[in-house]
Amino acid sequence: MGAGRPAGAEQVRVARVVPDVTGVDRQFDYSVPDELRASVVVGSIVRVPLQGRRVRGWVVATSEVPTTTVPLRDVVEVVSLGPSPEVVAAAGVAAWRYAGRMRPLLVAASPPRIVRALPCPGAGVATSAVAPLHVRAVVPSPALAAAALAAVGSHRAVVRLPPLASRLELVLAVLGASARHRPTGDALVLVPERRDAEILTRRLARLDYDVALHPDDWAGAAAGGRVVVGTRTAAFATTRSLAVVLVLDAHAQAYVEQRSPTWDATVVVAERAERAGVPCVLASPCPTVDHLAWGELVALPRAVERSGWPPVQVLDRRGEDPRSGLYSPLLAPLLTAAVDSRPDIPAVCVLNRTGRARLLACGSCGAVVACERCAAALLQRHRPAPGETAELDCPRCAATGPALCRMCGSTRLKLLRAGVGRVAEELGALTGRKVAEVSGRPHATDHSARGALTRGDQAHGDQAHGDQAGAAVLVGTQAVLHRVRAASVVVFLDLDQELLAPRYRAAEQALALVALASRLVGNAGRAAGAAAAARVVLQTRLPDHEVVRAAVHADPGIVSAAESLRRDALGLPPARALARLSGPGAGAFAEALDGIAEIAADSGGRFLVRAADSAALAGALAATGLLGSGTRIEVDPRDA
DNA sequence: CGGACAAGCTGA
DNA sequence: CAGCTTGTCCGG
Repeated sequence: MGAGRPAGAEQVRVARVVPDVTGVDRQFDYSVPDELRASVVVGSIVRVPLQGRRVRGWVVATSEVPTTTVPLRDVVEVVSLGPSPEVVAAAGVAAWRYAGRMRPLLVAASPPRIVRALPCPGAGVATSAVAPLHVRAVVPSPALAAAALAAVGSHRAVVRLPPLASRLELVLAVLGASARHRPTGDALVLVPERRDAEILTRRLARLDYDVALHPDDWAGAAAGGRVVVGTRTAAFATTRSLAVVLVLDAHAQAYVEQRSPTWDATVVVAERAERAGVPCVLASPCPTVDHLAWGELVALPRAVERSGWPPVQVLDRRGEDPRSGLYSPLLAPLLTAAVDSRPDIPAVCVLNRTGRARLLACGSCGAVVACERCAAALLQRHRPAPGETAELDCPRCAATGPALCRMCGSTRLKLLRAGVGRVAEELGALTGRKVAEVSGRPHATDHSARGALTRGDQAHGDQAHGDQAGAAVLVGTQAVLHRVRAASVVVFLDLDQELLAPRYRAAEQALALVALASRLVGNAGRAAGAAAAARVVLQTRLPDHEVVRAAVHADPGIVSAAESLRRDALGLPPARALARLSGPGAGAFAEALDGIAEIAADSGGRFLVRAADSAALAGALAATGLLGSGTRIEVDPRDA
């Protein structure tokens, strides 16, 4: 914009500004004093007067003519360089699509500290092509190189990269393929977690690429000539000249912002790539049907994909007595064998139930122990410390009370549904090994058979918390899969809970967990060098479920095919677009949508809105004129 | 968000 | 009716 216009000429008079103030979802015009004309551009972070205060804000448009008759106040100063016009536009598109405010998106797009000038540009995606041979230690396999070429050629590609395949090799292959077409541009590479970003940045730097880790090196990315690596917010990274976008583990939930606007980084980068006319490649061991509906599937040759998944063993529990609980007779021997074969890394058990007990019944009168106030089932969070009395908590109304039957007062309670705490205790007894509990919060407790607090070596797990270090077996919610880097075995104690979860993405999410587990046991194999019995074990009463078959046959297409049919039949994404309304104004909002979009009451006073596609959905939500009036809107709700 | 201002409640 | 809380509106 305005390229080549000499500074000082008649140009920008008016700057349209989004203030950096929560709750003000509006844009205001300011006049630009002569001395700031050169530096006030779209994206600039400025200081402006607003209601007697001076606040920061982003310039989102510039013009010669004000859009109001109100007398304008002056921009006070330019604070920092900010997102490029291209990124501001992407934020605008996302704010519309996700029916949310601009501010959170502009925050994501902005440098974490003030940037007054950009460093020198780097060499861009082509660096490795001219790097000396000795640093080119990593060479993509022919299968990955071919897949990358196909993906970059198709512009909207979904590469199905099995869990044991090297993501670094795919990055190099995509950079190489891209450099053939655009030798000088910037590459944008997204990964789900901060740790992944740091590791990838280090590895690429070691291979002589100019890398910018977003948002730390925001300025480096903006200067251009870099491979920009980052997590979700890097979808809004400012680059100089985008050449290619690659998203690793594109199925990951981490790409979706949980606060409103609930923007999805894969959607944002796809949109940016489209506008820039450059390829966007989404890679995942288990692509979602949403992604498959967007782009062309690039699968590796069957044999390559097959060898990219570890052995998956199914413990079919249909024939077993339901009272045998979570433990197949094969489980304990299987765990001890895994521990013995690889004492250096943990065996991992996954059960997505926090706390110690999720459901209790009275041992005397048989009634379920429920809250007197709100009737929700009470749960036990922790085992009582010695000398302490056990407590039960209500998950709904947060009431707390002693562990006794609310009907007859008996203290003899039966455990109907165990959580990870109890399972850790039981597995300690069953295997005779040191077992530790891992859940989202760092609250690990020791449940070793001895109960002794033996300090273990810190050989595995980067930052294993106290008790976890040295535990032979880790029991946890799915958080445990993010906490360790390698496992001798990963057992899903109750896969059916994932398969049958009342969320429309349950099957995809279950397969994603299996894929993550697969990577952990894959890392075990690599570390040992030997072919240990590292594998994934699925305890299930649904051995024919498509997720189980997909894992066993290393063919995620089995899930995609079934899922796609189901979504079409039920009118769920990607066949249609969904949003969920919640909060105090949800009812009124839903009423305002009557006749514009399809509405259904959801649980807990929430509403589901359905429209033909995301554009129609955004249009309908905006047409109410109620955006920003207190109703929380989740577009593409992940857990609906 | 946070200031301005209006409407509503309290105590003398 | 001053003095205070609570609510609503608005910002260039």
